[in-house]
Formats: sequence, structure tokens, C-alpha cells
Amino acid sequence: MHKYQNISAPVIKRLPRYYRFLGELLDKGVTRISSRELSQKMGLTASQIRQDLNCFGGFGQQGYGYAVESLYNEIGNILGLDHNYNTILIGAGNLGKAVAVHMSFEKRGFRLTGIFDNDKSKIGTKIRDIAVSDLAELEDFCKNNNTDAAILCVPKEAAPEIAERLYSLGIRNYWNFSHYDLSVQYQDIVVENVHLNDSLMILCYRITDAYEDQE
Amino acid sequence: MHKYQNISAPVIKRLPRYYRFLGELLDKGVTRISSRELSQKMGLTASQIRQDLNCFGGFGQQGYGYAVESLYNEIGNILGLDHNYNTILIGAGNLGKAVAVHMSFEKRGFRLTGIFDNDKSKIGTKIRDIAVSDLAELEDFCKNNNTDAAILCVPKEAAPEIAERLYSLGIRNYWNFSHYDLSVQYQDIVVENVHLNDSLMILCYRITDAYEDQE
DNA sequence: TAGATTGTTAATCGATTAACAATC
DNA sequence: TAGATTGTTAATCGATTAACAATC
Repeated sequence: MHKYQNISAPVIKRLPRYYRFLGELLDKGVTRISSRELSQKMGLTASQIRQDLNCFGGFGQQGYGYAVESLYNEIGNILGLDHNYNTILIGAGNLGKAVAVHMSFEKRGFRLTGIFDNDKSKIGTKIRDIAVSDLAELEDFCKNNNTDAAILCVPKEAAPEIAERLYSLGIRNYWNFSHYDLSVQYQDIVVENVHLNDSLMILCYRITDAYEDQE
Repeated sequence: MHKYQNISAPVIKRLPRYYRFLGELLDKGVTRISSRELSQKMGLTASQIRQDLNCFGGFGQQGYGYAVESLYNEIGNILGLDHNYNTILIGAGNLGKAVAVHMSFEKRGFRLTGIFDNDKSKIGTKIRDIAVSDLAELEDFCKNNNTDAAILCVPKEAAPEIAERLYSLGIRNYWNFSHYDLSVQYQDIVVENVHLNDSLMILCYRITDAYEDQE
């Protein structure tokens, strides 16, 4: 399995979008595309596309462009989508449930293996085909089941304590929906944050900004 | 109402996080903080904090630092959280429902005024205290109710058609959860994307990367 | 071979960090 | 006044864009 040297965050963040656009082209039956054509469809520069892809290897061919299907597969491999990281969800509230039901974990390199909550009314109910477990059983579960990652869908107040429990169980990879900054406490972890409140506030700023422009 | 000159995206994206940390300090009863202290708590440089804040004005005082409460309020104003942008939600599936129930729109400058879906079994059911309307009534609703923004929680396939309808109704501000790039089609709009699939794939890349480091 | 388009180096642009004079 | 810390300019660093030789 290949390892790439210090790829910058901006490049990594663009990979899923390339993957999505290439997937659409593939569905439409397009077999080849030049960086120029793709750049126009995606609204970025051809130069950037070529620079980005060349971080991982020379996938194109001079005078021809890129073969859509093989580039799509290459990016899938780069992203590591062929993995099956065992993942548990903490918090089966509205958001946790939606994430569990809504996401195709298998297509994105993950497998949902457990769901935990401390609300007695939720314990035992099924989401997808996984029964919600008592949060008290977290330690037992993790000792018996290899767990690679955790999805945090708990309220801000509950986050620090749960983070500590997960960390001491050896879990180092987090998809964090809580309004709490894991990476301030723990340095040796991988965290991808989805801060919906932050996102909504950014939208608010930009709407306000746009309206003021008109005046 | 103030208008700031071309604030860069990186700065804007940090604002909600400042707001969150200052809110926590405020809750703890901290009245003043220096850029240095705050930088340590947040894991960034003091220089960056001072640069960021000075895009909007001189909120600090030499020799003293920043007054937590007033800085908190200032950032709230900069973000425009005192607004009440009328917002409709399109798509009352798992994700749409979770977003509607989970978010404190009022605290973030928005007010949820309508929910639309085309699934007959959902129409008429209540989310929060808003009854889900038939998507067919979208045009009527928007003609009778001033609507500033739309939240898109519809499947990728449905997104282009719905985007066109919303755009022709004059809606220019979007919180987009669909795996569809609005800004490629429409240039004069404000879009804040929440692409959960992209986020999960980025996590997958980074986990894979971290594991390979260990080998 | 000629045309097209990549891979890659060089130039530009923008964002972050460092430094320090201003000032509370 | 002396110490602290800002606001702001200058230096550095990194990311994007442009250019072009390599080559399919």
C-alpha cells in the first residue's frame, strides 16, 4: 500500500470532489478527459488539477489526458476507500441516527459495528440493523471488538468525558460532530470535524456580507 | 451596519471557533484574555488572532488584552447573528429532520419558516412545530412568504431540479447538504456546503495515512 | 509527423508568522 | 513610570497559477 509524502491539507480536501466529478463522468460513459475540460466543469484551473494529481503519481498521458475510469479508481485507492475501518457511533439522537442511516459507510472505507447511547429509552432499539447499546458497555465492547474509529454525536457537555473514555480504549480516529475541539486535548489523534453550528454561522456572515454589498 | 472589505475565507472560517471559545470563557466568568493566552487554548499563534481580529477593528487594549464579553458580542455582530433570515428546508428525510430538530437557528441568525418534501407519507407531519408541506406548494409559499435562504437536504438526483426552482424564486442563499455543486451552475449565489461524504472520505485518507506511518 | 496535453519548473500571489513601535 | 500587550509593518512560508519542455 502506497504512502505519500506530506500531502497538504488543501490537496486532500479536493480529492473527494475530484472523485465525485469523475464518478459522474463515468456514469455518463465519458472515457477520457483533459485537465482543461475537467477544470471548466469543476470551476478551478487546469494547472491545479495537474499539480494535485501529480502529488500521487502521473496518471495522465501527454496528448491524451486522463482515462476517467482508471483515474476514478486511483483516487478511490488514494483515499483508502477499499478499507473497512470498524467504527462505532456514540450518541443515537437525531443527528447520530441520521448519520447512521444516511451514510454509505461501506463505500467510504468504514463499517458501522456498534451504536451507544445512555438514554434508556433508546437502548435496544434498532438503527439500520444495529441495536443501540448502553454506553456503560462501551469498554466491554471495545475489548472484544477491534475498533478503529468513533463517530461523536453527543452534546458538547458530554464530549470531554466520552472522549477520554474512547482515548483510553486506544481509539485514535474520530469523526466529530460535537461542538468540542478534540485536537486541543489530544495531539496524537486524527479528527475530522463536522461543526454544523460553525457552518451555519459562516453562512450567516456571507449572507449578511452579500446583502450589504447591494445597499 | 458595518461592511468589511474582502475578508479572506480562512479568516471567516475561524470566526465561529473564536466565538465558541470566547463563549466558553464567558461561561467560566473570565473577563479578560490576551491573544497569547487565547492562542494557547485554541492551538494557534497569537499573531494570527491579532491579525484576524484587526480585519474588523481594534477590539483590544495595549497592555491589557481583550475584554471577553465585548469581544464575544463583537464577533457575534460581525457574523450577523442578530439577523433572522427566513429559511426553508427542502427534504424532510433523516438528515433534514435531524438538521431541523438539532439546530438552534435563532441563535445563528436564522428562522425556520417552512419544510417541504414530496413524500406523501411525510406531508402534514410536524417537525418542531412546523408541518411538512407538499413540495408542489413551494412556489405559492415563496410568493406569500419572504424567504431568504434554503437548506437543501435532498438526494443528489433531485438537487438540480430543486435548485432551479429555488433560484427562479429568487433565493440566492443556500445551506447545501446535497452531493451536488450549486456554485458550478449559479454564480451569483452564496452557498455553504456540508458534504458529509466528502468529510468521511477525508477521514478515511487521514486514517490510512496515519496507519501507514506506523508500519 | 503534427497536435495535443501532460508533468514539472518557475513566477506570482496570498496567508501566516515574526518583530517592534505605539500605547494603555 | 515600568510592564504588558496590542495594532501593524515586514519577513517568511506555502499554495496557486503560468509557462514550457517532454512526449504520447
